[in-house]
Amino acid sequence: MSNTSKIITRFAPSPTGLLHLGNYRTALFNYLYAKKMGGQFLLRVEDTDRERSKPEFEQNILDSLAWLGLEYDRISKQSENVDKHTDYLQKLIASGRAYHSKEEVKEAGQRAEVIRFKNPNRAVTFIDLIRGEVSFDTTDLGDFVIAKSETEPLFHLAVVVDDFESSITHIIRGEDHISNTPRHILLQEAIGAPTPIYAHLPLVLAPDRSKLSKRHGALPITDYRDAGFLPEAIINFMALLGWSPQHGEGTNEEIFNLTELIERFDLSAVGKSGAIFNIEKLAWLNKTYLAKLTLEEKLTYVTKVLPSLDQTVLTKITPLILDRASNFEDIKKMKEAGELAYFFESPKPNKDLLKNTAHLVKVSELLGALPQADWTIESIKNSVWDFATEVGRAEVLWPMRVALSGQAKSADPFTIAAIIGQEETLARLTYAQNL
RNA sequence: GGCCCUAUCGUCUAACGGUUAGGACGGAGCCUUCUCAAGGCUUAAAUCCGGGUUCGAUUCCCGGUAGGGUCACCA
Repeated sequence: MSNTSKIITRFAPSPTGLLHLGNYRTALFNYLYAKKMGGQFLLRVEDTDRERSKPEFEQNILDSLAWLGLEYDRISKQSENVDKHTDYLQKLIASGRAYHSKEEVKEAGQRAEVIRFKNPNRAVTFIDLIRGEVSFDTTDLGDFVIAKSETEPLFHLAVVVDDFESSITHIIRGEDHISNTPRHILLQEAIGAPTPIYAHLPLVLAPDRSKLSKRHGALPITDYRDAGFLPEAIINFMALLGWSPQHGEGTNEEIFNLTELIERFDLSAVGKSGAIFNIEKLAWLNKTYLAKLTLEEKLTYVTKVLPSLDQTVLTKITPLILDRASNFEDIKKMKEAGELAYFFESPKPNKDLLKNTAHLVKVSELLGALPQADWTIESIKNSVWDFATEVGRAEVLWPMRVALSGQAKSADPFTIAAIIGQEETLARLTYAQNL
């Protein structure tokens, strides 16, 4: 493959705020497309607005991308390219394509003079990879402002120059940029740059179908990280928002890691309509990825939420916790609701909840006879099973479980017994018998 | 309001003129060695409306309607 045909995409966020999941989906699609095509994926921090750009926002973008595993081949900051922008600006002015324009100052901070692009006022048509042919009449745009001064280029100019200078071949961005495209095409022609291939992604929508934003509580991606969502789950979820692996011959699978996504991704399989961010599906995805973790990873995960609990016990109950939780909040709730307490301390079962303590003596006897070395879930179960079946499982198992947990809902009695140990099990059984 | 984009179950989506309109999340029900969770099975649930084109439209065209985006000296 020759160098000129190499595909280069870019993610060009501005560090003027915390980016949400919709923004990172754009990054993901740029990444996937570049990798799929054997090309490069660039990160360009669009910090032309010196007033609003903040280092902490930039850092958050870097952190988020790193966490998601979206590695870029190159990073640049738009502010470092101002020389280039002004070079082109000079040329545009010299050739009469742009001009100094006297302005009426309406608001504080406005300049009395800015630089406007001389709009050729014509129709512009481009092919959007997702939408097909799109046409605009640029007359509606007027002579738009491209710089505050000869040393202060603005967004439209900066974008076009930077994309040209870094040989961007494909611009994949949100649909909210679709109306900027004719301006950019006009500018490209004016500076003698080729028009890259455009693909405008449908927007990620808030539940009320409007553009996702802070106003709807759209969280920065790092908040999902801090809430216990796994990057794999977020990646998978974002990919499914607007793109479908089920196209063509299709597949009903939808669990894909980054590598698999690169393999399968296809811009032509990206839909055209906006997609509402469905948190429930994210939770489900997170749970499935949580289940894939190794035991050590699970323990690390759970420990983040329950740092003060006894590690030995926590290790044993981690699988149980993750069977019932899909994020940190779920685990916190389990803890607060007392659903975990019985693993750490003896419960005080409610007599009514116990229902029937008649068979507990026999259960104690059976379990007491078990050799310490044989104290496993399997053996515990086997030792009481026949008896339970004989007199009625619910008659035996329910009281046994409540005696051990004190809860109406809990893990099964065999698992609890195995975790708390023989001595403690017998003690709890005895306590319940005497209620 | 001008311009632009979009329109299949509640949600994410598949079906690129012919299907009993498929899958997933969520819901409901059942099963799964007592409860909960997980798992399995079953089930309810959709082509925005009106015209065309066609032997035949979810699919193509036109018009409505609805929703969204955008109209900065932000990006």
